[in-house]
Amino acid sequence: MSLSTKEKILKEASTLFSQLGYKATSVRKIASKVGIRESALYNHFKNKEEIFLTIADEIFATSVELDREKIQEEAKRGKPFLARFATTYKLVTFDKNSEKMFRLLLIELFTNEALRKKFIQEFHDKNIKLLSEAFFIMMQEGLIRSNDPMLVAYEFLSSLFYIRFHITLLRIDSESTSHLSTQMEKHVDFFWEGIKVQ
Amino acid sequence: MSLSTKEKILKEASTLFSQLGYKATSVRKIASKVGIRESALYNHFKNKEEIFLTIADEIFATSVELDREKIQEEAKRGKPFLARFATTYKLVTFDKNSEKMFRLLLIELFTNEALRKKFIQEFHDKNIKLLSEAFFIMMQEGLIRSNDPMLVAYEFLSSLFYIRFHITLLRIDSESTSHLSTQMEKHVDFFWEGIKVQ
DNA sequence: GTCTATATCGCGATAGAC
DNA sequence: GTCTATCGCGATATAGAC
Repeated sequence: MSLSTKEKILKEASTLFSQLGYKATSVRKIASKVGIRESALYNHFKNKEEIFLTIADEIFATSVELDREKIQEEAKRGKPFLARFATTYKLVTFDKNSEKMFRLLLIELFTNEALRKKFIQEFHDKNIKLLSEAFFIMMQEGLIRSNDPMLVAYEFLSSLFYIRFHITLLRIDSESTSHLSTQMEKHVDFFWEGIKVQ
Repeated sequence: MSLSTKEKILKEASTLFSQLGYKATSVRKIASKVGIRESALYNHFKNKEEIFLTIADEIFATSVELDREKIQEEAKRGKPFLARFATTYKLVTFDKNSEKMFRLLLIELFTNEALRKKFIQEFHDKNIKLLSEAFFIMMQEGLIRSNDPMLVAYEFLSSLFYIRFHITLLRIDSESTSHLSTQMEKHVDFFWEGIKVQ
């Protein structure tokens, strides 16, 4: 099935933005990749910024939603919950489109305040909230040692993010990430050994 | 004491690069901040890229060097070594110039291959090497549970990096980082509890 | 909805006077 | 080592024909 011109523009633009950044991605380059003139592009979008904002809105659309009930259910089992969380995180990390969007996010993160706010909300706050609720339950169940659930969540999340960041960097240069392919699982094992009740 | 024109250029340029990125920082803006014309700037640097490369070379100059002997000595004591490492990491995180350089690094990381290579070398590989040697010694001394030293190092480093990354983001928007001011110390405490021999 | 043509601007960089 | 003046380029964006 073929894409509409508008969809083609978004596809090519997101690739270019994620490789070059906003400023270095010219309307010319986008139009050229799509196979139309710059002027034709303005029939679909008001200007360059509107193209970027349309894409930026999609970045956070893929974020995983888990309903409260399911979390409370799964958290009681302890380690399997963490394993499932890490697996989801890993899937997103290696998903081609998510990877592109993550790159685009990071590349503009330091020059775009709106993206920063959204990033902290969606990639940090949301995950910390979800995880600390789960760790709180695990503490109540006597599965893990008592501690500040927020701290434990922060510690758990930080490694996953670092691995994703590391993998993202390596993949830009098409370098091997095989030594990191099981790092998230190793993280869960290591982490669980550190917090579980002996 | 006053700076030479060349030093002023580097100072203003590094600030602009760290705020806007390479592409969006124009020679005009740099010259304007310094208080000279663009053309006068070319008496000090061949072109814009030479300015950037001069600054980029300084980014990694601040990286902490610890000699082998000292590490082996300190690692035997276990937790104090980790505390010292974290304190150093924290000092760099909150140092004004290091912060600027870190921002400049991150802002260009995804569009500059040379910076990526250097980043992985200096911020990851070097630290992992140092830390895994220390963890290996701690295992030999029977202070911590046996495990892959590289994995333990990766886990320890990842949280520190995440905290630094988080703080850097917040500080761009002049937001409070007080809730993160002791996060590195908390990380050491939490981590040590997880790995120490009971 | 696409094209050609064009307006307008800011960019990096250079020539030459002082 | 600074200035004024200027070049050539590529950028975003618009007007109007098809």
